[in-house]
Amino acid sequence: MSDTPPTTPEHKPLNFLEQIIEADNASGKWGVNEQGQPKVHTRFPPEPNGYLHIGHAKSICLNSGLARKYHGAFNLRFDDTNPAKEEQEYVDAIIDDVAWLTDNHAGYRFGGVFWASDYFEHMYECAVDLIRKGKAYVCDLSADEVSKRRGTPGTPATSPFRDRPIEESLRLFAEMRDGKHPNGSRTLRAKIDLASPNFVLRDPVMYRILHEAHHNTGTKWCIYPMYDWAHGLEDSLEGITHSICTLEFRNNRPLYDWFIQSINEGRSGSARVHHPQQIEFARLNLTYTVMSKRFLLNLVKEGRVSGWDDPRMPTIRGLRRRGYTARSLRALCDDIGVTTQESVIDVARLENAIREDLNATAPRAMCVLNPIKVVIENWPEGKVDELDFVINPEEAARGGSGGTRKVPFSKVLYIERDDFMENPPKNFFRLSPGREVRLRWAYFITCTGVEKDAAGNITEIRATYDPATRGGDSPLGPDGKPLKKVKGTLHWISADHAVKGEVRLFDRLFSAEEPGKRTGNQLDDLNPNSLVTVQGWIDPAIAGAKVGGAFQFERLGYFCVDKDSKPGSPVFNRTVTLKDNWAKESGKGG
RNA sequence: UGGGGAUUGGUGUAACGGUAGCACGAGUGACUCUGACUCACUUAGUCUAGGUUCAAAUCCUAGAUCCCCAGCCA
Repeated sequence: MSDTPPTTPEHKPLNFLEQIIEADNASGKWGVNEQGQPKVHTRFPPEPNGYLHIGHAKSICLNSGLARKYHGAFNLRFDDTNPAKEEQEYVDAIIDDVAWLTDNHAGYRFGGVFWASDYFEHMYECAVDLIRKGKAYVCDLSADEVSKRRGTPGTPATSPFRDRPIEESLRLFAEMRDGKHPNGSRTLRAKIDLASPNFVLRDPVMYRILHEAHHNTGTKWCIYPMYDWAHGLEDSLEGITHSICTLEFRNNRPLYDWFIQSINEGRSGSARVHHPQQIEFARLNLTYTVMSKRFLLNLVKEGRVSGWDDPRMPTIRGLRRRGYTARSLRALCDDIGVTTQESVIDVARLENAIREDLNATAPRAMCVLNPIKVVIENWPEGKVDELDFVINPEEAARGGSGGTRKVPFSKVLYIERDDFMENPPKNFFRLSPGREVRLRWAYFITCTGVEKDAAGNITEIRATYDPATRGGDSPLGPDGKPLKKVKGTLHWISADHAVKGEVRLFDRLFSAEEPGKRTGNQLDDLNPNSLVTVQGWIDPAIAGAKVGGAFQFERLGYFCVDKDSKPGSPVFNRTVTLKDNWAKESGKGG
């Protein structure tokens, strides 16, 4: 047996999280799992108060990816500690999105779905423990008063209830749980340091009173734990090793540690709780994109988009409907890396990721979006030729067959209006009077003239075809070389065979790289042309493709079948255009 | 104003005292039955000022800029 390891195409340097994990694994910091491998356990802890977006995708890919790489486990855990903002609708969508993004957990151990609300009883007991230790107290200050007494960097906060007897806090806390006190009347606060320069440590609130039904626990509770108190305990209970969160929680880390240490104080052996390590990373930002949940919610509420899954939305559902694959999103996250420095990723990277994926995988088809009629003068009336169309030339280029299917060719065709110019510039190598071009996989045609209406608009192009070029290849000369070459190859569709469908041409939702920078209002930068709906003349072979099916419409871009499709009237979404150097060049020239 | 962080080409990311590299973008060219893909070449960087060292993106000192924190949100 050979010892040669499988060849790794490239040696990618470890990111800072991988370095931490490998150091931990080497030192045995977290022990081993049932398989005897060093323990690595991550989680994604969303609050179910909105839909997931591409920023969350980074966290999901990161956490699940680390679990996969190090043979660990990954939990989806709902941080459902605030019933006032959370809804079942979001829970369902999040579960679905995470499963989709992580490819249904393939290749690593999926810990499952967990709920912070399942731990409420445990959290309560721990809170009582802290009160008994003199590390927490019931405070009767209103939210307003707490805010006023918060102090400044130089002056400490104050609370007249800080030295309340333990027994009294115990009794009051039990009463709070029993519903004897109204919303906002009291809180349980950790007794840490009212003078700390880190405001997070100025006796933070652990519990607030909220007489509100919870989507999971119903009316069982009327006190709910705050994030800082709850989160570390959730991680602890689930055996999370690396609790990865975003940068703004850096100030909270001392508190995360304080809570767990305080619980463990005076405990030994199995009474001690597990102490995970919080590590912060920089969230994802994208140019031309707004990631704020609140803002996205408003777009939906105000009807500026069709819903959370509008293909222009940066939500996972939106991207999915737009035609983005989970694989492309994972590839992007892998590509951009992870660090502790804030950054803004060019949205072109996202577009690049899906192009790369679909270029390799998407079947090709022809579709004309802005048609002009071409009549082949020397083609017999009524005759139809069935030509071989290569389904995936990329696969063919990689040594596969690529596959073929038949496309019908007839006397009257459509091509794109943009592919014809009556008086072309020298670098235009598409169709114009007297010029010969190839129709993809079909024939060479030569333009013989145009028909115009009274206003001078071209209504029809006249052309002749060369029978010797069937299939799109020039006949070969005695030297084995093509007898003639054409510079242009156009996509086309047979007028009689085309299926009419709706094609939605999406562009970026915002027209500014940094929405809102100009005026302070992000809405001012909404792109009025982010959706243009046109009628497309579609290849009959794909007109009935199933929802979600992805295609490259040759020379136009990648498209997928939208869920709004009805039998006989398909709807296609443009996922992304192909790169177009001609548009760049011709646009630049004026 | 106090505390906590971050600064490497246009963008993102490597280097862990020893040749500043990679990717994306941009530009040029080749190839081409998609003006796509692919390939080749080019472009451009260590926040500033001092210091330590044979040697500094890396260590030290001082400064600059940006981000986060004074919710009973997460």
